[in-house]
Amino acid sequence: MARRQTGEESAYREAKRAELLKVCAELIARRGYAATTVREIGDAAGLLSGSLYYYFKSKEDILESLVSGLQDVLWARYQEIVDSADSPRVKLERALRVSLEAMHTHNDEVRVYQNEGAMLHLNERFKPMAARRHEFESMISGFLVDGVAAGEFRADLRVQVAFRLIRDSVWPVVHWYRPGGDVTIDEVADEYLALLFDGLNPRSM
Amino acid sequence: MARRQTGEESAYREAKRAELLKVCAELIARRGYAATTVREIGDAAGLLSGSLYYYFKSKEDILESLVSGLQDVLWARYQEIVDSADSPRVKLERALRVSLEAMHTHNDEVRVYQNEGAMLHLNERFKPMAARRHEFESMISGFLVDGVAAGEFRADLRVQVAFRLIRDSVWPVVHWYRPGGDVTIDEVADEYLALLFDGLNPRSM
DNA sequence: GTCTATATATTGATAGAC
DNA sequence: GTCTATCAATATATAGAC
Repeated sequence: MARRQTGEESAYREAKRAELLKVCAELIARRGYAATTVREIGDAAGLLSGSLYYYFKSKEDILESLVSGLQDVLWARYQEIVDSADSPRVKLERALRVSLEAMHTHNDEVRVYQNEGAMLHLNERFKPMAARRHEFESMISGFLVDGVAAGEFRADLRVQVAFRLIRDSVWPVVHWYRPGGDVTIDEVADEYLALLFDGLNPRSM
Repeated sequence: MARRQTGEESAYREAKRAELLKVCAELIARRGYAATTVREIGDAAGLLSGSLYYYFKSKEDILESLVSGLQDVLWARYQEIVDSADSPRVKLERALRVSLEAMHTHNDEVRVYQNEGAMLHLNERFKPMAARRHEFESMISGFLVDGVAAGEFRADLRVQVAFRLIRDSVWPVVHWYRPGGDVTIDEVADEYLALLFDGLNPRSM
């Protein structure tokens, strides 16, 4: 039973750490990583700044936990889609819906992931997380290439440019979507997918 | 002639100030406003940090000059388009091309404008610049409403959502477009406009 | 105009008491 | 686990010599 004690303490620590991470996510999402001080985080969490170092090794450690935690969840769902038997167009649609849903379920974390993209590329420590961005590109581009081959997309599609438009139109949604607002994330997804597939033009030209 | 002297000194000052702003734009675009120190700016410009305060009142003054300078150029061109006799669809196309061209001619400044959007909204000092973002929204939304009325766009278009997709797909281009790279900004504009108007679908369904 | 020198504040982080 | 107290580094900004 004495052994057990260690495990239980560690469980509390993990729970509190997760709780603190939510506070960090909200602050860093709103004010930016560089502009958020560890003192502000302590204030918001009801702790003194020094106490945070019982849970985190450093400020960078906090950012790493936030981003890699989100990526773990997201990339697992992407893998399910890649492994499925759906058509390329359906896979693309599902991947974009999963991404948009994360803006509802993990709003702060996605905002951090988006806002601190530059830092993720500049800082050597965050290389693994930056690398995963390339996996996202490979996945989406693969769907586009396969979709063109299957006749589901325009034959003259420039995949590299199309990928960038898709990526850049979907992720910034997190900057204006607010959970509990007057438009649901499913409505956003419906409208965005309609526009990406059909465009602005009238359907019968 | 003694009076003239003041004007000439002031002219030199303005020229050097503009030169320093280019250095600031490059640094702040690459490393972010909060993470860029005045010492780094001084080093990059060949001055000591203290000397910068002969040209700028504060670090915030630098950011304000960068952003409002860009906006002055851009919004003047937007006004020409609004005042023109073109159709809504052509106005939309022209406005997006002007925005994309700025990523070629004022790449660093547009990156700063994009990256520091959150700070522009949080800091009271930058309110006027944040307000101009709403003017951009009004303009583009106006084109969309008029275009739907004129039958140039789908009748069931949800203007608010369409605006956001357009805005979010166009401005992030600055994060990957590089002047002098293997794709010109005109090529990007052609591809993006084709996708926005026609979508991913094959043209003959 | 640019420098030297420095004021003043704030930062991330640590050591040890409780 | 959290606090007190504080370190060392770094930040923006200023005053006055040159």
